[in-house]
Amino acid sequence: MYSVKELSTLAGVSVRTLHYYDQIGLLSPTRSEHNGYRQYDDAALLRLQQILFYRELDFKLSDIKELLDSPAFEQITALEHHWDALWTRLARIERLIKTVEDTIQHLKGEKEMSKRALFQAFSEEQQSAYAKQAEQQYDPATVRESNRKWQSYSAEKKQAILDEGNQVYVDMIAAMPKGADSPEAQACVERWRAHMNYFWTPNLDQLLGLATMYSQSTDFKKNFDALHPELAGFMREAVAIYVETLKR
Amino acid sequence: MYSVKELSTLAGVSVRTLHYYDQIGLLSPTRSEHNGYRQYDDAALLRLQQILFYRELDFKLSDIKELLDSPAFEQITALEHHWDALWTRLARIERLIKTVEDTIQHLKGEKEMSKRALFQAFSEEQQSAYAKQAEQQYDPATVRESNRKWQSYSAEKKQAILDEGNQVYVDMIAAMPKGADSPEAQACVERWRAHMNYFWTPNLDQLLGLATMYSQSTDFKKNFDALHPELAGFMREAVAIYVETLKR
DNA sequence: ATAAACTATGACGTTGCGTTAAGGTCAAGA
DNA sequence: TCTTGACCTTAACGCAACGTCATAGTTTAT
Repeated sequence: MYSVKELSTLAGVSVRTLHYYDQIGLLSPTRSEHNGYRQYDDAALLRLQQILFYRELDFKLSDIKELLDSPAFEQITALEHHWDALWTRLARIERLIKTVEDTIQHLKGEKEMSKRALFQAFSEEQQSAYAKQAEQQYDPATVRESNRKWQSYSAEKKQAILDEGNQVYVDMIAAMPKGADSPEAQACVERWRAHMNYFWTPNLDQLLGLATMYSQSTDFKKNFDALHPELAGFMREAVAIYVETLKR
Repeated sequence: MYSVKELSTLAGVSVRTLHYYDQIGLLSPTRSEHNGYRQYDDAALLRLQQILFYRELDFKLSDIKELLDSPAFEQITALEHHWDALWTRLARIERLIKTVEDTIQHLKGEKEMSKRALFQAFSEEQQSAYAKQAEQQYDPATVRESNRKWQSYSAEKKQAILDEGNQVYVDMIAAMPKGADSPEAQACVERWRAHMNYFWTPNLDQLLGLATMYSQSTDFKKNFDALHPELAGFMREAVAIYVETLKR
């Protein structure tokens, strides 16, 4: 049996935290008959460590509470949702970094380009790593199928499909001021998803992977940049939100 | 002159938000003599848009308040600090994503290995591309200098230096449970930085770039993974924190 | 016995608003 | 003119996850 102080030093959290976890019913110790002091046993210690693990992963305490009282397969589902959410946050922060860089550049009036070029390289290196992760989600079989499907179309049909796609992108640009989570942008994502069916039928994870690839692979990105320099990043964010909301 | 409602729809924020900004002195409108209603002019609209821009970048409102009342060069400095902070957050989220992935795999009982092995080919194919990008990050002059410096050492000296480096990494692993911002980890970063002087003398940004490269380039990362599978990511996070604290 | 160290509960502060609530003001229609 | 409804005001609680006193009882060491 540990007292609050003992457990707190053991686990590296504050006494107040333990009080709070008791208060919200996340970690409820037994009480001493005699003086009402909290008493934690080894099971409590174990539970606390699980709590701290999920807390480190930025789970909300209320979610942790549910999690720990549910079977293992639900924990997996929760983790997968969390994975989506983290990617959404990642996409957002990436975009912020770029915007900050652009703004600094703007304020500095294009000075010190050499130094800038160096930073550019950093972020590109960064990007390729993400692209790799995105690609990991693809089954090579699907990719091959994608090509087959595409090549079965006639030249005119191909052109028509591409035009349709471009229309989606143009509308997406129009939706940019409204934000990636706006109904307009989300509707564009919906249309984009339908459009993708000409090539193959991606599931939600693959959809996110695709948007990621578009925004990261220099090959793809070139085309997007021609339409609008921030379209690719915006699309990825919008798709991330789309996927996250659809998944739950 | 706009009323609260008008400005709120114009800028796409809630009335409550405008009330709040008035309350904390971030955006103070004039008041009607007659009935005390808030009246915003065009200057207020402009200021609001600047506020929203920085808010989008996750600046705290108190910081925005200072920012908007300070000269342009201070805004640049603030943006640069924010840039560092965003990278820190990015590194953290990346690590979380990895941990979540590992945990899912663990819970699933390691079933995914075949798929993973499948993609091994992909990453090896891309290795050369990474290597190229990694080189591009550095000023060729620095790289050459680095080589000159390194090759001027004797064989024993080289070995001693490498051993010293490994010792830093081992200590870094020991510091991992304490967190990337712990004094232990930060001390390791300090030692690592000193160690790097055997090769070249990176400035703070280059230091961060180096850690990033170590964690992303498969070439480098292989070596780190051999010591500990999360060392590279941990190091990058620790270095990001190190750089951020030193810079301000 | 007394001080130091520990325990308890309660309550306010933090950030950026959302959300009622209770009540004034103003223009328009019956 | 009276009423309705849309707008305006301030005040105050709620949210997440605790940190930080404040006040008071308990245990332990000397």
